[in-house]
Amino acid sequence: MFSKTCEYAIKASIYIASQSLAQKRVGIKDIAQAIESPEAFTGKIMQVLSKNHVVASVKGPHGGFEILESAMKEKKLAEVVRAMDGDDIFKSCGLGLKECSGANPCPLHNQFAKIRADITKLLETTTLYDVATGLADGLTFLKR
Amino acid sequence: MFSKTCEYAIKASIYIASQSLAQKRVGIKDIAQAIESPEAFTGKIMQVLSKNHVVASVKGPHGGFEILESAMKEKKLAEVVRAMDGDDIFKSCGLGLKECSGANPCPLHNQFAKIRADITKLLETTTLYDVATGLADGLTFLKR
DNA sequence: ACAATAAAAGACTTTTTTATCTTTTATTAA
DNA sequence: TTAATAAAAGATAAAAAAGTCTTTTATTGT
Ligand code: FES
Ligand code: FES
Repeated sequence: MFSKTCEYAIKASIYIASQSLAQKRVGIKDIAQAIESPEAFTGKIMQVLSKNHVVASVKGPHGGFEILESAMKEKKLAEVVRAMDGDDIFKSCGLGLKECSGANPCPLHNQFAKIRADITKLLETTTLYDVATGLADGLTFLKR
Repeated sequence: MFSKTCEYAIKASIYIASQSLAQKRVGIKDIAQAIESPEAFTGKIMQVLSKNHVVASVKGPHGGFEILESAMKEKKLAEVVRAMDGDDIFKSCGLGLKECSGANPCPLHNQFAKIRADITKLLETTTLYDVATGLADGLTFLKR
């Protein structure tokens, strides 16, 4: 479904958002521990998320990553996914045809287009705020 | 969604099924051409499909691959996917948690479980015969 | 100004996936 | 029984994804 990189990115974003709700800025070590990801690799991913303005980064002592509450209410999960994996998941053919189209449909096109639309809807409508609250409330988890 | 290997496997199986409907046994060269896959790699994939009894193989002159009509009416796409990618797509967490469970749900668990169930239903209910007919009738395609 | 902190950047390694090439085995038909 | 055909098997190779390590840059508090 998502690349490992993208999974880490989504989890990291949600974690940062939930900590930001409590006015806490978090560092890479903290993030890696919260989402069970390799620390150095997580750093690389944060660079991408930062460049794509999914998260804000602050260098130096007391630095780290954060997402303003106003921003996380706007950011859709789709933006995180696009930053890492591009928009393949939103538009490409389930059987790998060069392009997905009703004019040259693969044998799964009709059923698959429906599923892909559901995935798109989920990612395009869910904000980081939506998922961060569940985590902050202890209803959902990012590891195990 | 599926690995490249699995995409090729699904397309190859559908192609072989559609040719078998016309009593035609097909060779690797033919398959690779029909689904736009690398020939040698396709051979490797066919070995797996053959071992998993998705297709029947015949060596020597006039040999090749085929699927009996009775068999293709039983074979679900899920069996092809399992042979190549295992059952990850049917059971694993969308965010990569070690196991997907309602007891330790990731932030996307509820929505994702629904989508995964739709994918499972599609793959577990669609037979090779179902998709082979559309291809044989020129309604669906395996390349471009 | 300086030491400490933490992310950014760059170079590199490992692992997995995708793909190729060569040799062997089975089958067929002349 | 031999030549031709076609898949199976095995050994590599190339490319992409995942992960690590080192150096640099920015920021902060003393
Ligand atoms: S053509 Fe394959 S999903 Fe649309
Ligand atoms: S726990 Fe993530 S999908 Fe179920």
